[in-house]
Amino acid sequence: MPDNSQHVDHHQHHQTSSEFQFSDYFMMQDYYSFDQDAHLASQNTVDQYQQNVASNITVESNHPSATASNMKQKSGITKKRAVDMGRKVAFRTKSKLDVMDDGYKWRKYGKKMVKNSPNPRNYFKCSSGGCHVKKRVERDRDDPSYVITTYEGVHNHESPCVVYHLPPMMPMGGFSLQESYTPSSSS
DNA sequence: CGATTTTGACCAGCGC
DNA sequence: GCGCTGGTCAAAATCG
Repeated sequence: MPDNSQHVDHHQHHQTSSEFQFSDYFMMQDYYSFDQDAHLASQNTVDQYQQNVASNITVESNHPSATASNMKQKSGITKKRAVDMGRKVAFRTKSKLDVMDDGYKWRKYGKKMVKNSPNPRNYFKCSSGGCHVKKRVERDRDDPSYVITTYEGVHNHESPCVVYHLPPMMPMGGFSLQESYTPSSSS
């Protein structure tokens, strides 16, 4: 809000949005806890743009075979729909800004104050049609310098700013990302 | 003018 | 059954 000069050229800096790439890998496991702890900044302060990322990543996903039975074992179990919420990705990033532009357009639809944190929690939704991805942004209550961004769902459309790889060149040499022998693939 | 943000109210699930 | 917390929606307000 302040005369931040310009929020323009958000991604124009095309800083290696490394953390975002992960998301693609996440939604395939049950529960991922990334503790890379990349506390490389410390003294850097640096520009708010160079916020360090990938400090802590937590991914929750519905088990492909376990159906329901979330982490809430207890005796009652179940309770929640077997497919309540599939992929849930939580990122812990160190940034002064509340939200970072990941290339998608988000529409804020709610703000709530959680008891465990003096900081409010923001709820975002993908403004793209057909894309019902939800994003939740909350500040760490212990380290206000950290923000916890939780993505829920998966984008079914490319980012509005498609400026990524996808070139016909794949210097992998050796392996192919796709299965060579796909038995009756789709069908 | 349209899209988006903002704030409050409403609702659902869980605990007791 | 009531209360609490968390999550979502909706109307109004604002920005571009």
